[in-house]
Amino acid sequence: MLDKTYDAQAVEARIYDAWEQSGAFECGRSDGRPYTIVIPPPNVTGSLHIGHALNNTLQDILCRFERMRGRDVLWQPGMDHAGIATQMVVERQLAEQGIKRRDIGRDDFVRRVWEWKAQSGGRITTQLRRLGASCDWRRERFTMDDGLSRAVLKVFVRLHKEGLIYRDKRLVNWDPKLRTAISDLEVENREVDGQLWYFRYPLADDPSRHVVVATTRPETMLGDTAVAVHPEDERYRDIVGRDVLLPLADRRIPVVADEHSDPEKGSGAVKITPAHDFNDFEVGRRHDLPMINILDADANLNDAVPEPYRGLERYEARKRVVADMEALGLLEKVETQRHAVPYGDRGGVPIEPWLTDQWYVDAATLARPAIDAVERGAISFVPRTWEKTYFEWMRNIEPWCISRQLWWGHQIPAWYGPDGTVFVEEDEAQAQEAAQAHYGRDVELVRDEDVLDTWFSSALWPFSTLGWPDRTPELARYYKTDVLVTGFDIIFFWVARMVMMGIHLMEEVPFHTVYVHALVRDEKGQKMSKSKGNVMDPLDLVESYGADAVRFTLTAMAAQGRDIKLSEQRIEGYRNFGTKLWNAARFAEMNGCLPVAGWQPAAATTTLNRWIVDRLAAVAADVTEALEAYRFNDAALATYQFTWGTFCDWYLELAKPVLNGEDGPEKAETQACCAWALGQILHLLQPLMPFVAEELWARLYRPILQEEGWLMHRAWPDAAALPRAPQAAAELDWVIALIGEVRALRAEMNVPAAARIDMIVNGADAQRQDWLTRHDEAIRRLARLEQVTTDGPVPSGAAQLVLGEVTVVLPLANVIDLEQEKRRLGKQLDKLGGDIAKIEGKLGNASFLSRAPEHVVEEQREQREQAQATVARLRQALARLG
RNA sequence: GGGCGAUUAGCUCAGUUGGUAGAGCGUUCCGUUCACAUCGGAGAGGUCACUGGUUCGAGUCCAGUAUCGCCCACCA
Repeated sequence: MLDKTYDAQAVEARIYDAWEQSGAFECGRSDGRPYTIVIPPPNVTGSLHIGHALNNTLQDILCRFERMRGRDVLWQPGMDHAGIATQMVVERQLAEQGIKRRDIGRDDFVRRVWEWKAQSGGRITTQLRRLGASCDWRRERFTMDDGLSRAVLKVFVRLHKEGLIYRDKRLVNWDPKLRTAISDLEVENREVDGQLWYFRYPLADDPSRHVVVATTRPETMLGDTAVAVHPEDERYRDIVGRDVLLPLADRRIPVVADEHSDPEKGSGAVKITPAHDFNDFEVGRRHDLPMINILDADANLNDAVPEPYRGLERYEARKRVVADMEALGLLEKVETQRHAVPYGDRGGVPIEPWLTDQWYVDAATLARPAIDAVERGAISFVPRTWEKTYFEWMRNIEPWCISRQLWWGHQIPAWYGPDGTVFVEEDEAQAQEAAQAHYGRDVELVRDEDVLDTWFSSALWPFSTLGWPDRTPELARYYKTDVLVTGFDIIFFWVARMVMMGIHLMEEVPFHTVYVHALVRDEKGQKMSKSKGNVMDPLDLVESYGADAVRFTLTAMAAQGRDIKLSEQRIEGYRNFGTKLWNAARFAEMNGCLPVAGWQPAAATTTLNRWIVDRLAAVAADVTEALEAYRFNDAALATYQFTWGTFCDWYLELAKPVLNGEDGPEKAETQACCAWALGQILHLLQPLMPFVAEELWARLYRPILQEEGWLMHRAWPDAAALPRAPQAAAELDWVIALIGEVRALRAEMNVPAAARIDMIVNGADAQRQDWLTRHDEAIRRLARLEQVTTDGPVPSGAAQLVLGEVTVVLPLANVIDLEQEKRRLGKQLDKLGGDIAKIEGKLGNASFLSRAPEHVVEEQREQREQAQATVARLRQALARLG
């Protein structure tokens, strides 16, 4: 016998272990078409946050759904080595012991990162298990493991030989805290209150005149190599081509005319620092200006600046420059201004545009077929609106800077000869060979120190995890994958790059569908992130309410294209739903509603049983359709409402008289049907609330059916194969409406809940009389009635209600307030009168009649008739009150 | 500055092809009926942000306005 309440904590861990140990999640069944999802690999440093919980719940739902539909499901798990994040974690740990990365050297450091990974990395995979994720853990991969590293090298070498990877010296986003380049995507612009300084630059040949330039970054003036004005700016026309004397540095720099200069901004003249500003870099190229790099890797001023400034930290230098300019009388004014400052998203300090040699991917070339794939529908986004975002970014894509000055990551397979010639090969031996061929002798080669952007290896994830570059059977079977489930925040970082790499290297898109789910935000609508410290811990919620409840909540809230704000109350509600289901099962168990092997729903004969089969067919169809369309919230809502609102509230209640009654064929059928229906509910719920569904199946079904195996491997309900029963549905709808009306009337009349009263039903036709007889006991029980009769006289002081063609009379002689009852009926008449007037307005409208579709017009006519009939009966009822 | 999205019940949110608004929670009233008080029954509560348009008919389509949010660009 089941306990009174369901103990999720006790059950969930046990079931998960049993699933995993029995190989329940493993791919490879040969009798089904493959269905593949690759997990967005969480960072090895990561722990499960609410966004992961949502992301993986949705993937798990799809996998479990398709598994039950007979597909050979591979949910490919794994983790990302998360270059910067992981290096930071280990560096921080070392710092606690007073050790600096550079003190111990690269090899030792990398060894310690691996040690860290072995000890404390990958906690998230345990947490995903706690959530119920049905990944094939045998196949877990790590972006730094041997196979994937080999794939990375292979791709790098190939793209290099194809000219799609190249080395270039240009401005990059430099994170001076982490001392590495980062990509455009890793830069986060923050609005800050800053100041705008107006400096006077004297003309070289006429120091009495000066040009005023405005800047938010005074320290960079030491690297200025020009002043630009707009070619059509009259104010400055006469000084174009002349020189100004750059103060503090005492250098002559030219005034150039360039469209970049905006006469509306600042003074209209702008200082040009080609080595430290992306726009100025372009201006510098156009005018062939020198580029003076004034910063070192820590963003301190270097030896290119005059002596007093050398070695100063960049913000110290700013103060000094401003003070010195002011002392020289060259500071015209200072304004405060709010402006954006680019920060590194990991390091958290302002980045510097810095001139360095880096490796780049020619993203524009790779993007073309990737754009095409979405345009021609080989890949579609759900919801579709994200395709715009994708196109927008892809069509304006910039070269992707992939080198990072870190130690943790895939070291770039490039070796330099003595004269700087670069040899890109998969290993040193091949590089040597290439060098030999080039130089005609053995030379000393030095390997590039840099590692690759983490996202470079993630871009290969859909095929590298399947064994590429080897032609493995798994690669042949499971690529391309089916659906990629992700948040929109990594469409650029990851999705776009997987598409580019997949098409280029596999000659096939990596997936046909990208499902973009909402982002879970905090109460302020901010994106949750570790750096902001506003993360929620879903594991606490799992501890309190169970994984099923957390999963179901996220699913119910996963409407397309919306942000999710999670509320704990909601989770509590769905925890209660689990309890409700549990108790319904307990009721079934107590009433002998045990599964009957081979029982077919077509065998149902009573209206009640035929009705629940009919309803089940409808909900199974709804849930299936919703999941096929990725409308997860609809799937959750439909199962919830059916289970609670239809099965528990009505089917079980209406079945009680039968189940409490004499043994016989009707009872036996109802017991079997009830068990069957509950079993179907468990099937429908399995993807959403897998633990409680599996537990109930194991406790109540498996032993009796004597079938081995898990619920999660059973066949998904086939809605189309279930018999429908519209007549039974009409009958039960009426009975339910009748009970509802009586209950409402009782409440309104303040009839004590325990009081059993009589009911007279007038005007019922033979069919309805039949229905009343058939469900007599249930109606009396649920509406708390003593006796139900038909076609009786209306006693004085009776409450009356009209339900379609029948008038229901509740004799309440001593309870009822005659005037109140008159008012009540009058109010109903008023409302109906209003409805009728509205309908007649429509039906009296010639263009409505001629233009609205026939069925809409007909519907209106029927509604009018019904309302009019009800009005007539209400009037009679009113008349009877005297 | 460019783009996207949101605005529906006290709160959090659904509402797929246009046909007189729904859920959960909260709230009010009633309830110790033998599955469940993590429950049962009943109710109150919305001029669907605003303005205009298309249409027989608009929460739903179009345009504009307001407010909020996000993404991209912008260190004069």
